[in-house]
Amino acid sequence: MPDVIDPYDFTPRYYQLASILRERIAGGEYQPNQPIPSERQLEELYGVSRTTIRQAIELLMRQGYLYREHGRGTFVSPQKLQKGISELTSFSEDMKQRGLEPGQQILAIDMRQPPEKIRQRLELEASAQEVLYLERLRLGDNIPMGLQTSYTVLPPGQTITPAEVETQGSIYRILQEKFHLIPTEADETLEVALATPREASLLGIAPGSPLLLSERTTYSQYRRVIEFVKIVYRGDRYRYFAKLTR
Amino acid sequence: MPDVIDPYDFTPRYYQLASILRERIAGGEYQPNQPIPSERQLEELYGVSRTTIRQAIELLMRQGYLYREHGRGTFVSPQKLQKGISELTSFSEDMKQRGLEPGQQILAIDMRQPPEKIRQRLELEASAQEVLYLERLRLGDNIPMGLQTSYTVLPPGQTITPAEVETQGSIYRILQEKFHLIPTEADETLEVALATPREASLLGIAPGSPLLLSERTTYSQYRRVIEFVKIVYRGDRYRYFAKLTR
DNA sequence: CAGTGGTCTAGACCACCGG
DNA sequence: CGGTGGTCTAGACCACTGT
Repeated sequence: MPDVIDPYDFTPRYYQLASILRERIAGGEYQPNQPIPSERQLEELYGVSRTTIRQAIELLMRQGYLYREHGRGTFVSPQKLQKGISELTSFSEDMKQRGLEPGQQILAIDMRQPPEKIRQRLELEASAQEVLYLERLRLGDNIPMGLQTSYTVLPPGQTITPAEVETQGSIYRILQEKFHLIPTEADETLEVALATPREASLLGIAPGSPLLLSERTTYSQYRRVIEFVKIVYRGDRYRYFAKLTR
Repeated sequence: MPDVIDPYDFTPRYYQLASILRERIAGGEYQPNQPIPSERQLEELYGVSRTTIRQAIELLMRQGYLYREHGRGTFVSPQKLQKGISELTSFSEDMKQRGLEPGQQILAIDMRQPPEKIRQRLELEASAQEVLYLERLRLGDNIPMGLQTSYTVLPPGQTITPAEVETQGSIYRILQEKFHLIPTEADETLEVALATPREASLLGIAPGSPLLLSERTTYSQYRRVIEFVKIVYRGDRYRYFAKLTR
């Protein structure tokens, strides 16, 4: 990534600038709680207008890299705040962020009629449409982390093969590359649950052990429900992170 | 709230416009998944520039009221997505959002030297500074929901009296009104825990019952740690909501 | 094609902060 | 006071969508 903005690059200038600044932060060139150059200085430095500068800065603020103080300047966030969290991630991405190697063991994969309760969560008509059902034991560094059950709505007549899931690992990637469906937003709930005998034996814990239960409804860029996912995590191995703002 | 933008109002125009649009959405004037007027039409309608229009729309997008599709238009989000979540809220605000009357029973309140582990979370120097310690049983509609332990960093020499906590209920409000400290960002973790005998008796459950354990570090507008809060929620009464984006 | 949002410019004035 | 970010204008061209 060069340190100048290329007007012939097809990516937006504010995005190029954000990448440059992000690298300077990551490289320690701009230090935590120290100011970056002012907006007028950045105008000079990169030859773009202040509006464009501000777009780049706003992007980096949303990602947690920068913060502003009116009348004082724009500053680098302390490390802790730089982890972009409350971001929509797949299990695989989640594990990688935690420094663990994601893995899986597929227990079931087929096209089926979803039960009524799930059908409503998927916002599907009562008319018969089959969805992809997938049950997987999820691993982090080859150790069972959770048990995942998902119902995914595919374009009519389409399907995903077990082989694709095996090789790609992440359903999100398949959705994006094969069907151009991009997970954009999700509603998630978290609560505690107790392991059923089956869950317990799959996860290698005692029945009745506490679990962290996550239920998530994911929406595509077209605001249609893509999938409903339920994951039970081992209570002793998983912790959920969120970054809150207001 | 009138339906025109008042140039003499001290609040920004984009903010006034966002309020107007939000009310039209809430009032059902703009229907879910239906388009609102285009940016050029809004320019005409409200007599402000397109930049200002876009600032208002971006605000409403972040709040979950609107979504955009390039080349098609700007649309009203379905109801489900309109609940602004992953927002930094106090326990009191959280309960109100759930339609429950927040309450509390103060178990301890004093100024004290925080234990080493907490002191690090508060990013305090080893030098002696006392912080506000508060232990409260938290109620929703007068039923125990959780047990909250908090350590709050106050400006040197300042304190908060039990009477203030009793009457105001929310520490956040006191911090804001008395010290002009505004909770701006927070890092939160969630995991499962099992009730200790003391927690169990206070929450009215059996020892060893599953709990949802939340730990939160809250930052002020100056990026300093304001408080560290630990809450254990009754596993059978509390569910955590999050809205994820990317 | 016309209409939409996405990006960008070159200005302007304001509110806030520090010396 | 000068410098910072906050707001705002009136344009421009581009990329994408539908017909």
